[in-house]
Amino acid sequence: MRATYATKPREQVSAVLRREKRYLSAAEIHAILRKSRTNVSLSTVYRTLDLLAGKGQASARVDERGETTFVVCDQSHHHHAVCNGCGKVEDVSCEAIESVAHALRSHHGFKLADHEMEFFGTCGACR
Amino acid sequence: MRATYATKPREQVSAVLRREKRYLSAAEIHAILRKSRTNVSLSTVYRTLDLLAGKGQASARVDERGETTFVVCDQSHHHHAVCNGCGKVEDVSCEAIESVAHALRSHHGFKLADHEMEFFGTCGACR
DNA sequence: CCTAATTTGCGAATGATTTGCAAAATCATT
DNA sequence: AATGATTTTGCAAATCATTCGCAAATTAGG
Ligand SMILES: [Zn+2]
Ligand SMILES: [Zn+2]
Ligand SMILES: [Zn+2]
Ligand SMILES: [Zn+2]
Repeated sequence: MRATYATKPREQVSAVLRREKRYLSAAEIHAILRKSRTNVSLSTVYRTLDLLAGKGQASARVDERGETTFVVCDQSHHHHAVCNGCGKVEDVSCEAIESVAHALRSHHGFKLADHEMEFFGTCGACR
Repeated sequence: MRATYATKPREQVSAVLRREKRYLSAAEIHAILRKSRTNVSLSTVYRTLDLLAGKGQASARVDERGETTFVVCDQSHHHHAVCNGCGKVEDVSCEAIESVAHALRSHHGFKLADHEMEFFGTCGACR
């Protein structure tokens, strides 16, 4: 049974994610940490992100340039609204899926098991 | 004005996509072509996929292993239902988004501009 | 056919992510 | 706070998908 140590580097990486609340790549997090004279190796940033994603405390998405980016989020099923202006991500509860599930079943004979949704737009602060 | 030639390799790549109707990586397409003694270089497969995606004739998604995969689809706005059994992808028209847009605006002050949805489940043939 | 424009194939370069391993840090116990 | 087992870190090297450069091959049009 693998124990998990609470280490300084891990705390520093998740602190960045909690503070920024937007999708960040490993390289971006690494750069942010360096700027505040906090030295965490890029490898450790990668490993910590995998760890957080594995525990469901972070969610990953591949951006348009092909880099994997991460954002903090809670474990429960939900979706993300990403602001095109500031990049901030808000958790959105899952509604209006029932009707889609129904349509999928009746129109396509498709039994829905899982789904993913992402929203893009402008947040309140950016308007 | 860049003309676009209709070449044999391009036709062979899109033929595979049209026939399979499921998400395929460049490497998988390349392997499928080799198996039928059709030699198209991996570079050309990549270039053709970019071309098709650019024209909106194919849609890309990054799979769990980090590989970019492509499937044929029409240009109009729609979403995909992917079968967990056979991998086949069906186009699904976009419904039930209005209510989500409303909720986003009223609950989060978020003005929806764009969205992406993906569905996973079991297709009619696989049940 | 001829020529110009475009595409192909190959191998080399790129760039993000992973991995191996010795040294450093963490944790539970004396 | 010293000990020792366990886990993590940092670094550099390895991986692996994707991109690029360029000469040779293919296509389109006359
Ligand atoms: Zn914003
Ligand atoms: Zn949902
Ligand atoms: Zn199926
Ligand atoms: Zn839609």
